[in-house]
Parts: sequence; C-alpha cells; structure tokens
Amino acid sequence: MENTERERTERALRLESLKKRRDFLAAQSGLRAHSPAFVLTRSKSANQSGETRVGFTVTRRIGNAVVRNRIKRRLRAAVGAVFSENAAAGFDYVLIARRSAATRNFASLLDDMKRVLLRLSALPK
RNA sequence: UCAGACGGCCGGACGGCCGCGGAAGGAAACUUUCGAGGAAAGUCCGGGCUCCAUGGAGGCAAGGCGCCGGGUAACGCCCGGCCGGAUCGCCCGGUUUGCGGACGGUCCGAGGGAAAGCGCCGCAGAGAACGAACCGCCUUCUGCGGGAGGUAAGGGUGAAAAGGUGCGGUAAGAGCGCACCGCUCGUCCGGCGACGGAUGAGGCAUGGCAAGCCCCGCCUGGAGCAAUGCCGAAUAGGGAUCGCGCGUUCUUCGGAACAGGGGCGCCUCCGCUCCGAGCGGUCCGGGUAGGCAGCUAGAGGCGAUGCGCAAGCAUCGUCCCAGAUGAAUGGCCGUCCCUUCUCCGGAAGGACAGAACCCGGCUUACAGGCCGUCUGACGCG
Repeated sequence: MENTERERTERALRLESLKKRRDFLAAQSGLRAHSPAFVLTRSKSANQSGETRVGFTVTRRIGNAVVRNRIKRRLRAAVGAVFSENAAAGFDYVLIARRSAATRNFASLLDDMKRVLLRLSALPK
C-alpha cells in the first residue's frame, strides 16, 4: 500500500526535509495557496522540532524521471533562496509541483513563491 | 562532391559566482578531491554474491536450447566458417521474352530430423498427395448429345502441381531410352569439423509446414540486496530476582475453621459454586520503529608489446572512476558550437533519457555530428 503510493507520487526533501508519509498528509491538509507552477501547503500548527521543514510532491503524471528530478531541484533551489526570509519558522511545508515547474522562468518562480508565502501568512489560522 | 544501405564512434565545449551528496584531513571554522548513461530503460537471457533445499546413480515429467569450429566465468551472446535464400555484376551454355550453370560483391536465415507416426495446407483449382485427368491430345465406340480407354507434352489455378532442358521415341505421351544438370546410395580424396571435390551405381513416385504435436541430442534445484548478518529505543506483553504487602485463628506447613467479595433473574434466609491478589525497583531474552554492515578495486578503465583473419587472450606499465536511501548534479552569468524564428537589433532552445548489490549480453528509444565499407549519379585524370 505504502509502496504503491510511493511509486505513484515520488517525493523529495530539503532544508530540513519531510520524510514521513504522515507528515506529508498533515501538511497537505492544512493551509493551501496556488501559483502557476506549484501549489504550496502548510501545516496547521508548528511541529515539535521547531525547525522549518519542506517536502516536495511530484506525481508521475507530471513527466518521466528526468523531468521529475529537474522539477525537484528547481523548486529546492527556489526554496533555498526565499524561505529563510519569508517562511514562518517551525512549520511544515509541502510543494506540489505542476507541469510548468520544469520550464517556468526561474525569476518568476521566486516571485511566485514570495507571493504565495505572503498569502499563507495572511490567511486566518 | 552528392544520395542510399550497412558497421563503428561521439553525443554540446570552456570559465566564473552561489548551493547539494560521498571520501580524506582538521579540535573547529574550513580545505582538498570525486560525483549518472550508452542506453543508467525494458527486466528478456547468462553469471557473481546471499539464504533455503539437497546422500549417490538412473528413469519420468516440465521448461529451454539446436549447422560446424573458436571466444568466454557463462550464455539463447560474440567471431570465423559451412550450407541455403534474396539481389547486383560478370562469364558460359543455350536462346534471343524467358531459362540453366559457374564465379564474385552486399544483405538475410530459431539452420537437427518430414521414405517413425499423427495433424494442417485458407482462396483459387479437376486435383494439395493410399501417385492426381478440368480443358486439351491420342485410340476406339456411337443413336453425333456423348461414352470407354490411354496420356502428366501443352492450357488454366495457386505461395507450392509430382526432377529440369534438349534429342530420340510414340497412336498421343511418359526416365520409356540417351546427353548434360539435379537427386539418392557407395567408394576414394581434402578438411579438426559443418561440408566440399572426384568417381561409380541407381532412371530416381514418395510436395511444403516441426516459432503444429512429435522424434533425437544436449542443458536445467528454489528464491532474491525489501537477499542476508549485526545493533536496537518508546509502549505493550513474557521470564528471573529484591523490597513491601498478601483478613483472623490454629497448624504436623500439606491444610482446616471462621470471616470477606462475586455468581445462581430480583430481596431475605439457606444451600451450591467461584475468587482472594498486588505494587514498586533491578536484570534477562524475543522483537517493532530506527540505525549499521552488505555497498563498491571490479571477469575494472587506459596505454604499450606479443599471439590470433577475428571475437579475444597473455605480459608489462599506469589510474582509482558515484555509492545516495522521501534518494546527491541545481540556480544565475559570460564566450563559443549547432537548430528554429526574426521587425536583422536580437529572441527561444540543445536528441533519447537519471545509477539504487555488481558484472557479460540482448532488445527498445535517440536531435545532431564524425569515420569506414559497398552501391548509384555527376565531375576530373
């Protein structure tokens, strides 16, 4: 069951990465904001570790292994550039990639991410 | 020079600034160094490695393989041959449409056995195989419609039609006879062998399909790195041990009497029956999450020399070249190389595709480029 799920969605890590399936599910059931290349979700409450953790979800529908790897790397690079200043500390984030994440201009990707983080902060708790 | 076929190779290059994974050094900050592919893919074969099973030999079943020799750890892979087929060139016989044979080039072939047996051979065609008569041909009979007999030369059908061509022969024909070619069998010679050559005999009915069953020969235990080994929380449960406790009295320590609690639908009495322990500490073994090992120096890469037609092998030298585990290669910039678009200033993009224990193969995907061989066209000498 877990195995087939893993095969179907294939997730990745960074910053302090999410590793457990239940952590992914928790973050995805929290707050949610959309952008052209990805969807960003954040857990409802801070985790125990106090560190900001990020996970990536790139489903098999997006493309083959090469495309999925590229998307994870680009999103990871964007997170590294933006999160330290703009993200809420201690929360779990999950980025769900869309197809255009592979080709969207990187500067636009950074703008998207800043905007989406602001929107999440503005939403009611 | 261009085009096509086949084979082999490469598959964007260099640099800068931020980051990522491993290793080494360091007390640390950090430094140094390495970091995806020819297919990493499909998981189709062959092995290494690990665990399980397994006395020896033989037989049966199932599955796989199938010309010969060599290469290899091994293979269903590779190399070199043989044979067969397709095609092109050239020569010869013959003839002038065609046909047969020899030689050479290129390509293709799951290429043992079809006079062991069974089965199948659509459509067309008379007939697709216990040697066949639709038309035709010949002989003969006739009531002129046709009948009987002979005949595989000709026509027609088909992927395939009962050895081929020619001459003789005949009523017409036929290996019926002869020559050449082909076939089968024998002998001799050459070759390790598949097989080839020569020669003799036999006129020589006995089609194709075995990636249909089958026959013959050879090979074969099973599962896989989520293998397997080690370490090992929290929580629950198991065992050992210590402390306190385990109603009262008696005891020969087995128990007995009384008291207490529960059940027999409910209340009272009586009767019967059942229950009487735990709590805390320490330690032990199994074992889950998790962690470590397996995990990368290898049938290894590169170079030289020697052997071999080649696949490849041997010797020497030299190099260390990913080891992640929600899984490391990214972002930005500059110069150059290609491709596309263009308002000629520039803009966009870089084939197929991402290691997961490791090798040898096969298959499939692949923009563009380079080299070689062959064929054709044009040009030059």
